[in-house]
Amino acid sequence: GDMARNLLNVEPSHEFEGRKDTEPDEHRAQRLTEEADLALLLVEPARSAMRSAGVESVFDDIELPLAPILAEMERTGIAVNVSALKGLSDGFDQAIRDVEAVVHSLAGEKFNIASPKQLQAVLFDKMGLKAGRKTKSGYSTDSTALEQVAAEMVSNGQDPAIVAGILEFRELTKLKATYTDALLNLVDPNTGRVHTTFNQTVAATGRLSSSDPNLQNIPVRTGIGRKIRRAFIPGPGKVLLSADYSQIELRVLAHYTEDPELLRAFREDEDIHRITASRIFGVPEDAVTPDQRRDAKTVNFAVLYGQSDFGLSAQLKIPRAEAKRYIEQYFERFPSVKDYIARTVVEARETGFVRTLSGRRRPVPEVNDRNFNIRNFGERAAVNSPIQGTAADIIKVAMIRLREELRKLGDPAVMLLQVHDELVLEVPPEQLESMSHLLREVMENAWPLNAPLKVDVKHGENWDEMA
DNA sequence: ACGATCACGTA
DNA sequence: AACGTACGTGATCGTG
Repeated sequence: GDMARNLLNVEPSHEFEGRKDTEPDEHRAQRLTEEADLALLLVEPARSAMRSAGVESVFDDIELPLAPILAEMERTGIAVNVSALKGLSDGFDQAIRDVEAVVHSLAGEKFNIASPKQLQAVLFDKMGLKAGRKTKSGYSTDSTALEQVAAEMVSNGQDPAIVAGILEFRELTKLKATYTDALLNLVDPNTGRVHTTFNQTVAATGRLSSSDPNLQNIPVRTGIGRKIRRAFIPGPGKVLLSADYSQIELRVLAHYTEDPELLRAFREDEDIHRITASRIFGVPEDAVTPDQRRDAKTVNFAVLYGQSDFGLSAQLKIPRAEAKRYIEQYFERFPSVKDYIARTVVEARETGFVRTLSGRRRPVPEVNDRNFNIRNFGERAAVNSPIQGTAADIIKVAMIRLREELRKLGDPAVMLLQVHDELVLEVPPEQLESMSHLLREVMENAWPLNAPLKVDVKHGENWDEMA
């Protein structure tokens, strides 16, 4: 629609945006006919636009060959254990009722815990608990705010049970509504499989996105959430095979910065978070404590995303001055990272966009905005996009090469999912060994960087066993 | 029925 | 645009 307006000066008679799953057949036929017609008319103008932007090879060598692979993955789908999901849904339902009753009892009244507005009224007005951060329409009740309320209660000698109950209610209702129930509604009753849509033109950085259902945000962090992941299974007589890039974004950072310390660490396959901890805390590597390593890991990501001392202090629950020291120490020890950030921002300011290794462009007009906050947002996006986008380029190229290798071998395995740094395949057990080897080779060699790429391969009878 | 808001799941 | 990037989805609640 936008391309027709911009390049052809034509106003499409049908709406191209919005969800199409409830569209009447006649309307769909009309719309698709017009889309096909406009697509043909757009070939030459789009080609010219891509040539001027220097992104023809991104289109020809990455996005175009990737499209049929994604279509194939969507058509294949992934099997789910329907009875396990139903069991989970029922279990969640009972647990929600139980915790709901507890919360209502502790509050001394019935109310809708899922309504932030009602929740605020109960916690901050009726019970008189100390409110923290504000939102547009009142006080925040998100998990961070509630954790702080609980901590405050404990230090005042109060029982924080109601807060714990609310957080448990949130986790359970989230899992039931967004995952078990939504997934059950989207299982093809004939095949027992779910078929996502991989969106190729949504994310500004070049990542894919997944929708209806989103299979790129299936829970993995909590024990209860992982029960949902356990319901994703191989088809009959098959095994799931998963390969994920180890710390790909930090390796891309090492590539761009050419930082000698980062490059050495990755070339010698050392523990990068331990190295960072050693440098920012000024201790020998073998003296790094688990807590220091965990905080260093947070600092590594903070740098990648351009986090401020304010944000880092909140995340690590340390004073702002201390967070500031960590960041300063980081840049002192890894000066080439500081240089990289500076020159990327300059490039963005001068050209209005940044590029990934493949030449993919992300416009960042915000970097020249007069508003401080908008400008800062643009600078963070400008620094992060080449990193995130290059990682996206690499896994896309790996998918294209992998598909080609599989074809040569007579399709002994099929790709099911891509989750940004992970590929999930379905393979006959007798092919496990050869496919694991192939997957690692193709992914690790998809694109040569100054720092080596590392891939971990796992297999299992469900998607959780491999996490 | 729709959109804004809040919240929260993933990399 | 909101003191960390990139996404998608669901419930609530106000508006139409």
